[in-house]
Parts: sequence; C-alpha cells; structure tokens
Amino acid sequence: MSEESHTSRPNPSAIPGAVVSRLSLYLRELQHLIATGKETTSSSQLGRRLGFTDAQVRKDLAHFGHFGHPGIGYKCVELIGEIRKILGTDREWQVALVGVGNLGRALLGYRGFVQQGFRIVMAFDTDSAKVGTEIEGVEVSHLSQLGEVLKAKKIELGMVAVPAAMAQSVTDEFVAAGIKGIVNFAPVTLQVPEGVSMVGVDLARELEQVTFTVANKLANLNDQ
Amino acid sequence: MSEESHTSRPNPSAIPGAVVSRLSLYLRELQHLIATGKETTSSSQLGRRLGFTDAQVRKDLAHFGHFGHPGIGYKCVELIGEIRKILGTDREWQVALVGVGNLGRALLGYRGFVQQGFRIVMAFDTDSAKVGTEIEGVEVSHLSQLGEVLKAKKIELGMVAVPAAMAQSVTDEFVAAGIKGIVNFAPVTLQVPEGVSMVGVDLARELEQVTFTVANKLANLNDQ
DNA sequence: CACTGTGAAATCGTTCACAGCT
DNA sequence: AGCTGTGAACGATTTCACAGTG
Repeated sequence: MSEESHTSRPNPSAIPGAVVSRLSLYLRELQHLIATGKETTSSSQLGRRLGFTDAQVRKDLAHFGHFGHPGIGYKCVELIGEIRKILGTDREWQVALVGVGNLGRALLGYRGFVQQGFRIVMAFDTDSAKVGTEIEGVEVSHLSQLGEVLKAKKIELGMVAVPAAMAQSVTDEFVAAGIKGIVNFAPVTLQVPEGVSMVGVDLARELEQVTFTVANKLANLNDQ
Repeated sequence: MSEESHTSRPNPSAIPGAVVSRLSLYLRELQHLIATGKETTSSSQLGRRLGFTDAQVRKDLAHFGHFGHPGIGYKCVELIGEIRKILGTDREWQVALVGVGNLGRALLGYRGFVQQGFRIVMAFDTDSAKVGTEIEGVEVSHLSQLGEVLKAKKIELGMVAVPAAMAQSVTDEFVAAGIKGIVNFAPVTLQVPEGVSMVGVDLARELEQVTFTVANKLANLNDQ
C-alpha cells in the first residue's frame, strides 16, 4: 500500500473507476454551461443537475489537483481543459471501427465523437459488398487488412460492432495489432490481455436496468 | 458501470444498482453457456469470465433467493429464468423510439433488443420526409402524435435518440404521456420526476473511460 | 466432496464539517 | 460572505472463511 504525494502525478490505478466515469459527466455539464454563457460554476451547481453532492464533486476533482478558486468556484473553460487533460482528450484520438452494419454505420455518422476529439479514420468488414465503398467519408477495408492498416496509421483505439459470435476473434486481431483500448458493442464479455483497456456497451443491458426499476416500482405499489 | 436513477425511498429491500447491473452480465454469460451446450455452472466459473470473485456472484444472487444447488452449482436454464424474472424481462416490453436519424435507425434494426424481450413498436420524428415511412417494419409517426399513440398502445418504455438540444423536451413529452422508463442516447443529463427511471448512454463517454486508462498507462511508463 | 449461502471482517467510496483562502 | 480542499466519520460493498447441504 503506497501513499500518494500531492506533488507528482497520481497513480491511476488508485483512482476509482466511478470517479473517472463522473469526470465525463462534469465535462458535458461544463460544456453545457459554457454554451449557455456561464463563465464560472461551483461544486454545488455542478452536482445539483447531475444528482451528486457538492462534496463529491470537490473530492472527485481533488484526486487530480487544485482546480477551484476559493470564494469563486471553478472557471468553466479552465476546468474543461483540466478534465480533458485528465481523460486524455486534450488531443485527437484516431479510432478504427470493425463491423459496418446498422450500428457501425450509426457510429460512423455520430457527431458526438468528433465533438469530444475522436475520429474514426478506418472501417473494416468482411462483406465484399461493403469493402471498397466509402461511408460518411470513411473508406471500408477488408478485415484481413486490419493489422497492416492499424500499424501504418498508428491507430490506438478500436470499436467492435460485429455480431456477438465474431466479437472475440475481432478483438484478438485488434490485440495482435497492438491496439491500446477497445469499446465493444457486442453483447458478450471479451477476454483481453492486461495492458489493453476494454469497455463494453450492451444496449439491451441498459434497457434491463430500466425494466428492473420499473418492475420493482410496480411491485412496491402492489405491496402498499 | 452506469448512472441510474436513484429513488425507491420506501423500498425496504433496496438493491444496490451495481448488483442489478451485474445481473445482466450473468444473464448474457448464462445464455452463452447454454449456447455452448453447458447445462450447469458454478459461481466461480461465472465469475472468472466476467472478472468477479465467486463470492460476489453468490452474494449478488442471494439478494433475490436461493437459486443454487450445493455440491452442483447453478442450472443454467433455471437461473436464466430467475434472473429474467428479477429484471422484469420474463415478458415482452414495448418500446417507443424518438429520433430516426443514424442512431435511431440502428436501434430499430438492432437484434439484441428482440433477443432480450424488447420490441420497438413505434418510432417518432419531426422530419416530414421520414414521417409516414416504414423502417425495419416500424411505422414512423410525427412527434406530435406521441402522447396519443403511447396511451393507445400502452407503451411503457421510451428511447431518446435525438440531438442533445431536443432531448429534454422529448423527455418531457414522454413523462407527460406517462412513460415509466427512458434510455437516453443524447449526451446531456436529463431531468425526470421521481417515479420515472432513466438511464443514459453516452457513446463518447465510453471512449473517454478508455482513453483515461490508456493515457495514464503511457504517462506511468514515461515516469519510470 | 464440491459447491452454495452467509455472518463477520476488510476494504472502498461518500458525506460531514470545518479550516483556510479570496 | 462564499467557496474550495480535506481529515475524520460514516455507510456501503466486497471479500473471507466456514457451516451446511445434496
């Protein structure tokens, strides 16, 4: 168990995942505040709209430095910059997409990625009807080209938008090609070696979180 | 890990959100095991592939009942049934979609929803070029019809796939129409009254969780 | 005997409350 | 006065370890 000094970079493995997850939310909220003309905000204002306490907002940010101004609060532009530095999005990331089906095409056209500094620069599929075409300005290559292209273009992030049965083998190819992080949209748990970051997005799972709450709310009403 | 609506004041058996979230993962894994011919499994087998301890799997399930068989483990089919009952997906849920852009169209065609018991039965948009057309077998209506249709068809769940600037007003219409739960794909924090469940899916945010890990892994290597 | 279910202990994350700065 | 940053208290979750069971 090692103590952290507040003068040097904190060890990221000591940062709870939940904190990082909230950082993104703070960032969106700050971007919203900027868009509505606010120049400064406070931990309580930030927290209120997101459903967190003011103390939590301050504690979260305190993991990474002293970004606030006592008596004033946080300067939006400044804090946006700091959070982007922490998240690593103070620069552009190039992303490779595998799977140009319904979902893959939607990801190619999603504006939110560009707004946050992500650019899908290459897409791959095994369907020869799709290979060679261009979608949303991005050329679709055959999956067999993946390793070669990834290395040539120095792409660090990958997105998996193929059917569940193919997801693990695509992931293995990403890993073999030296990818650093993967977002997986297939509803399976992927095995990746240590050193590769993986986040899964399972759309049906999100709905299940909602139905659980709804189903149990109804059950409660019956009880009363 | 995802943000959930925090509520359930008078609920004596308050289940942590993280438990519910893992339940969906157990369900996927069990479905995978069934597909590969396994009839029974154990807490340690389930946990290993998902990255949890065996104790956690057992504790999670113990919140809801005694589903295991000492000396044997869990019968896959049986446990799948129990988890679906808990999540409320032991029946079909009808879903309304607002926003038939790139992402909305992908959601309409996503097979994973039907596999888990979700059926998008109605879609809405304000674009008159889309209204009246049929996409993936679903008719697109004008957004102004939302309340009427929702009540007539007894739809309980809504999905928001419109630009960020419109998301709150669409949500307000869902709420006014008596929807029970919402999944929001716009990168904004929506305000919903108590009694309505809300889950947000922010695609760029998922990528940010990955870049944080990648960026800090690199930073550490430089330090050493 | 391999496995579950579960109190008790350990760990982790959140909130409180206040010192200190502007 | 208004707000941040933070040690200390608190609460929640995870892991341990083992009694109990088919």
